[in-house]
Parts: sequence; structure tokens; C-alpha cells
Amino acid sequence: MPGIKPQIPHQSNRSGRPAAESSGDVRAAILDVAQDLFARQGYAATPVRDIATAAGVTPAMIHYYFGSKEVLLRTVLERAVEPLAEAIETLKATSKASPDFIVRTLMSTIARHPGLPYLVLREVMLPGGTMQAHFAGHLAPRLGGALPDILDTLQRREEIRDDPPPATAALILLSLVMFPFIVRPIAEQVLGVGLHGDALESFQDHVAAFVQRGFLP
Amino acid sequence: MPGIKPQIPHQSNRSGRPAAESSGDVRAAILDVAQDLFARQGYAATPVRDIATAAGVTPAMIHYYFGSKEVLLRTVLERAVEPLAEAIETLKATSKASPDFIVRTLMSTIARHPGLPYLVLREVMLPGGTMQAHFAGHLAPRLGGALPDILDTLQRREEIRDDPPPATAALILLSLVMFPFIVRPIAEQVLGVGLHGDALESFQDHVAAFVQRGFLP
DNA sequence: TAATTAATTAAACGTTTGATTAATATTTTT
DNA sequence: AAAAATATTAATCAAACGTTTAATTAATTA
Repeated sequence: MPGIKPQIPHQSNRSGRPAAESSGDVRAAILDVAQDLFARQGYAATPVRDIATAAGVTPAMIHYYFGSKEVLLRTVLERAVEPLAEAIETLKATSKASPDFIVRTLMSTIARHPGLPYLVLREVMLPGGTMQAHFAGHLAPRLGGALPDILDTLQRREEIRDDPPPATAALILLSLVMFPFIVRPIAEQVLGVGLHGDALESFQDHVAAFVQRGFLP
Repeated sequence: MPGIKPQIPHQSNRSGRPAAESSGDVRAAILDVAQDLFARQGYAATPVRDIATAAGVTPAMIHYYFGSKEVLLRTVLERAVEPLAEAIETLKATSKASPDFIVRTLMSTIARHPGLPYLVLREVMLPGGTMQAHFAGHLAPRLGGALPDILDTLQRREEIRDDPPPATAALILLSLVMFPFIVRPIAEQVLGVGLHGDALESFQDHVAAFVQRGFLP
């Protein structure tokens, strides 16, 4: 029988034709392309064939490496979410985490991975999201559960006011840090608020200052 | 030839079987169901057949009244967005529009139409949104273009600080007002921040106060 | 080098998709 | 009451979908 159990491909992969355009890891090429297309078009609107074509492989390869389109999405999400999750965990470990610093850290992390908000929002947070069931208890706590703890600590130290409860404060913070990037095209074209380069830094300053005032003791 | 030009159906509609479960307007029944399903599952993930079944009609009826699935979505969006657009226009016409009042007006309008944020976000604001091209210049200005004007007026009257430019302030405001409802399921289940009934009013208070401090002259 | 395993391809599978058709029933108009 | 316009159904279409299969080629192992 031909290859049935898809395993992690070996490092050196020299087949007849170098299927993946770049180095050699077909699996990684599929993941890269899928992440891009899922972020830009959404899971339901992205045919497996398109991913395969863009990755320079056959549709069968995707099922060979991932088994199903849904597993591919899950794999993409787990990989894509890592930078943000790490940023939040680092924040939690850092004792010197002022609201200003938190805002800047989160915003620049998201800015560095433009597709991330779309992926997380569409596939796990919005109702009907394909990964909602699987991620409700697996990913969301790692992303959203740590922030209230951080803010709780700040309140106990009386570095910020205790007015909004930690969870509410976390939701406010998340709103300011994520939403602008979610509606980035509209923000830039309709409102004229740039979120690239210098304009992004200026926007970060404004948001950080706004949050600082909002949390003022 | 059988009916070609779908027109606005007449008021009293008594056919063989009362196709639409409720009163008689089949077109409205389709619109209602489509709005609900599009909001809960997204356009790409909602088959025309499902809409037809849920509305108690034949798939052909949808093409009879709307011509295509895409026109149906456009019609749904134009209808669904009306309450929010009116709220913003009313705000603009009202001279007594403090930040507190703006926040409360927008939030309660959105809370009154739970599916609205999902619809607008998924189909017009997120990249790959089916209605992005058609609505970029047609709907977005009506929704997002008015807020900067309102905030500009407040700044000229020195009722709020002039620190963030009006457009930036508008984006901040929109973030706080929309995002919580977008991630409502996660907000409630993971963070434990309720957005219904009394809990919603409490949340509104916190956000309004936070915004008031952020805009303090 | 022979045998085995892994990677890949081309073709097709059955299903679901949005859309259309032709026929029929119901109103409305004349 | 006849004619015309409108509304609805059941059946069907071609295309696109995710997935599978069988065969083939390359790499690894024995």
C-alpha cells in the first residue's frame, strides 16, 4: 500500500520536482499559504484546491499531510496564535507591566502579524466559527484569561484605579488593542487613521495615553 | 412565460399553502431568516437551501425575489444597518452629545440588534468580505464618517481634550463600543463579563466612565 | 541491489453548491 | 368570466466542493 500515515516529513526532501517552490518542506509551504488565504478570505470561502495551487502542490497532498481541511485550519491556528500567546505570557511574567507598556506590547505584536486578528476572530471568536468548539476551552484562556490576572495585580498595587473589575478592564484593553487592526482597511480608507509605520506609532501613543488616563487612580 | 420580474409582493398573499409560516410576506420571511443565518454562520457558510428551508419556501423563491444569493446579502445588509446608521445620524443632529451619551446610545443600539456587528464585520469590514467593494463607499461613510465630525465639534467647544485627532478618537470610541459585542460569547464565557440585562448596564457605566476620563480636557 | 517505506501525481468519486427551467397554481385586472 | 400577471413547486443543471483512489516515483532500509 502507498503511504498511508502522514508523518512529519524529513528535512532533506528531494523528489522528482521540487513541488514546494522554496526550500523543500511541503508541509510548511501548505501551512504558510493556508494561513494567508484563511486570513484574507476566511475558511469557508477558501477552497482546498486554491491552497494547493498557491502552494504548488496537488490537493491530495493537503489530505496526505493534514487529513482534512478542518485539521489544516486547526494546525494553522495553533501556529499563528503562538506569538500573541507568548507576548501575553511574557507580560504576565513581567512585573514592570504598566498599562502603557501592556498596550504597546500587544499592539506591536498584533501589528507584526497582520493576519492574526482576522484568523482568530473569524474562525474561533465569531459565532459559527469552525474552531469555536475546539478552542473555547483550549485557546481562549491562554489568550484572554491572563489579562485579568495582570490587571488584578496592578489594582492591588494601586498602580491603576480599581473602578472597572479586572475582567471588564481586560475587555476594554483588548477592544482598544485589537479592533483597530480588525477594521484596519476601513480605519485607513474611511477614517484616514494610518496603522503602518510612523502613523502606527502615533496611534499607539494616543491609545496608550488614553488608556493611561482611563486607568488613572 | 412565468413570472420573470420579481416585484414587491402584495400585502395579502393567500396561496395554496401559506408558504411563509407567519403572516404572508414571503419576501420579508426570507430576509428575516437570511439575516439570522448570515449573522450566525456567515455568508459563505450559509447555503441558499438552508435559508429556503428555514423560511418555509423553495430555493427557487429566493432567486425569484432577489435574483441571486449576493443580492440577498446586499438587501439584508442594507436593512440590518439602518438602526445603527439612524442612531449615528441622530447623534450628529443632537447638540447635547457628551461622550457619555454617545457611548450609551451606540452601545444600547448595538445591544438591541445582536446580529448586526457580526454581519457588518464579516461581510463588509473584514478582508474578503463579499460586500466590501459595494459598501466601501456606500455604507462605511454613513456609519463611520459621521463620528469624527461629532468629536470635532466637541473638541472645538472644548468639551473634550483635543489630544487625539477626531478620526483617531472616533476609532477609539468605535473599538470600545463594538468589540465587546463582537466577542460577546468569549467575553461572557471566558472573561465572565456579562453583556445582557443588568450586567450590560453595569458594563456600559464602566465604559462610559472610562471614555469620559480618557477624553477629559 | 532488492525490498520497503514515504512522497507525489492524475484522475475520479459522490455530494453540495447556486442557479434555472417548465409546469402549475393563484391573484389581479379587464 | 376570460385574460394576464404574479407567485410557487418540483425537478434538474452544470460547476465546484472536499475527499479518495490507484498508480508512480523517489528515498530509505536491509
